[in-house]
Amino acid sequence: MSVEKQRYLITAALPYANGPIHIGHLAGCHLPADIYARFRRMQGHEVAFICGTDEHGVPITIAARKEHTTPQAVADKYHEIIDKALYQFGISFDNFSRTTSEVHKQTASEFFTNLYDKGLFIEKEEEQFYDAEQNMFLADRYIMGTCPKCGNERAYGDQCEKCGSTLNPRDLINPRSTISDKPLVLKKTKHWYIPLNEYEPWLKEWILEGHKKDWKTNVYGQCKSWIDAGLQPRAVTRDLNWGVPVPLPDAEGKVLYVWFDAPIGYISATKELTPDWKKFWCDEKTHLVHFLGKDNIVFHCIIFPTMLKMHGDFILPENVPANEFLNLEGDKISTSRNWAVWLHEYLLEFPEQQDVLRYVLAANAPETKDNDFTWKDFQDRTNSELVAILGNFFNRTIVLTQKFCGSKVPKRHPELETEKEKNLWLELDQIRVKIEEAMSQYRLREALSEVMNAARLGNKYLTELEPWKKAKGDVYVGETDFEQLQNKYLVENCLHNCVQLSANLAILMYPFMPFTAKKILLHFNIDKRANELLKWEHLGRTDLLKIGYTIHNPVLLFRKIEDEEIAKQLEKLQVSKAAMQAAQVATPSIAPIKAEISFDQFSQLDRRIGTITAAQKVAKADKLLQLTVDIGLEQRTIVSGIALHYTAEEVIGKQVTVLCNLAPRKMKGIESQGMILMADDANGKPQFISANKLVSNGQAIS
RNA sequence: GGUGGGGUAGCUCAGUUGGUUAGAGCAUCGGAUUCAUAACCCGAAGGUCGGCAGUUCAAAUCUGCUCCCCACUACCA
Repeated sequence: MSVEKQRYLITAALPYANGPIHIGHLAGCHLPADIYARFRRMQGHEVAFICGTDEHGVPITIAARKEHTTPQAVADKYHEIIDKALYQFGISFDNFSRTTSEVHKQTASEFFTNLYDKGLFIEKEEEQFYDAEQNMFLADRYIMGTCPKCGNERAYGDQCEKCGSTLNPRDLINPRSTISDKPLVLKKTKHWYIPLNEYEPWLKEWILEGHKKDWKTNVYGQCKSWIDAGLQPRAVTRDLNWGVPVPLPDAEGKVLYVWFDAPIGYISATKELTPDWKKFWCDEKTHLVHFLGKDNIVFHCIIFPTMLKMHGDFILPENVPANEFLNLEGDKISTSRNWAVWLHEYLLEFPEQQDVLRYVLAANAPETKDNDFTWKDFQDRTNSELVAILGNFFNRTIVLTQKFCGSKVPKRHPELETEKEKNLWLELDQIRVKIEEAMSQYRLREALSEVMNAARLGNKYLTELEPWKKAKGDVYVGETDFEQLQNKYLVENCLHNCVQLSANLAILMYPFMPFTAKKILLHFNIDKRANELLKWEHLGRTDLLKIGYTIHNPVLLFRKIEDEEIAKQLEKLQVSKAAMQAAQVATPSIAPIKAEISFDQFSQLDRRIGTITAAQKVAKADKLLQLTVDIGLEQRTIVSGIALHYTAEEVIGKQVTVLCNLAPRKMKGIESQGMILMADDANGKPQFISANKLVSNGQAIS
């Protein structure tokens, strides 16, 4: 049953080194990748399983600033935590590298230079915000200003964290630098772009025609959507001092954009692994597979392959089995809200139980849609599947062997075997085939459920043969010597098969639960031969364990998860939820007092009381309401971004404050003649500002 | 608003090119059993397949409209 030897290059998305790693990463990316890599290795294929931390980019520099340290120190800290956590969960990377390594810097530089020398980039000069005091261009995140929507003085260039608006730096009122706190100026800067649009025809052919059948529907659909919408040139460089420097003479203060250098990290990590790395990256026969979450589909299916294609020396991914997201107890996992199960914490709270989490996450992996992780489900799956079915079968086998066969692998008596034994091994073989098929289609949940079915097979076999009825301790049941001997042989047959099945189970489960697989082999006293035994080709063999071999005394493979443990975890989550809410109430993000203005400037603002007389939703815009406001003198049309919080009906008749002399602005084709003033309540919902008592419309506010 | 993915039993999910009575695991209930971590094994119950309309001898499956969830994206003065 030997398979032709192939070569696999398997990557798992690089975790970003600005925080620890949680069950969402594991379930959606690193665990599936590990299962797949282990499976291919067991089949005898040559595998390079590659990962590392992504350590460049603006968020790490922000984190460094917050913690009063350097970006490198932040990266070092989280690289260590992530590396350790993944290693302890048995994620079997051949190399877990980082994008700040020397090899990577060199590889990424060379990659850029290669494309540059071929003249494949577009060069563009653009105006961007510049901090004159620090002599640097600023990334969106470094720019702060007044949010045009909610008035939050501390909105960032890409987003206002108070109202959640997505922003462009140019949208901000009074943009200033978060570094020097000085106002910013616009200055020209040069950048290099990948003309993704030029590769559209090729992408259409390669993905839309070439991978219609073998890529997952969610991946294919996402790609099609992007390609059909039309691709735009994409900047590969930016003005920043943290990253891989652009290897050009006139590129001082410029680095490669993090999305450009990160996937090249897969190549660098392979280089670090072996001098013979080209056989993985440059040989058409190698199968390149990227594992990742759905947020990364576009990079791995469109942008990175285009880069590889432009370069020309490298192979393209054969498949990109992206997973959806894992939720936690019904809510989105969030690092900043501390709504997560952190791997390093799990390891402390459930020591030696990595396989339990691996099992639960693999069995409930978000393969086709977002899934929910609940502690109740964790408990149920552990207790009723791992403990009751798999662990129980193994335990029954060992206990019975100890009782009736002196803890030694019993002899086999083929002449007394029946259809039962034949079917047992036949069904195991069918399971083997099902797992192979499921794995090759990246249906890991299905494969894992077949592993469990194999254990069910064992339980059923034991129940049907009932060896405990044929023997009491050392004494075999029977009226005559012949009957006793026959019962002895039947018991030995039964347990021989159970013991051999257990060894086969170790092989089957190894990709999913490597620790338990080895634990089983340890019981069988063959830890030294473990790696030799854990090969896919051995599946179905009934002589994996030698007759007469001593088996260790029973030890449980899994233990039950008690209600209290689950309650404790739920409580912990409640605490973090409460802490988040408390933090929000206690310190609502109150903007600092703005710079002083003169009375003159103040009196320039024309603020009046008005009443909303009509309202309707703006077509083709989720957040916009078109309001008609009576400001005494006239009816004004004002477009306001409050549709997520208010319906048109409930807003009519409200008395509000209007800023009347703000320059008009068109939105979705409607001219907005002013601004409704609002303040957020504790829940972040904007509230209208009005007088205690009704005031006549048009009354000025002074 | 646009695009993509999803909506099937209490829960987590399968359902191949439309074809008998829509499947599995868990949970529930009943039976059998006692080697085993009250576990295993056998069986039952449980579904207008998000909704409406259409095509067809026949629709979970194909078409149109519509509602809900997720992601990307637009709108935010």
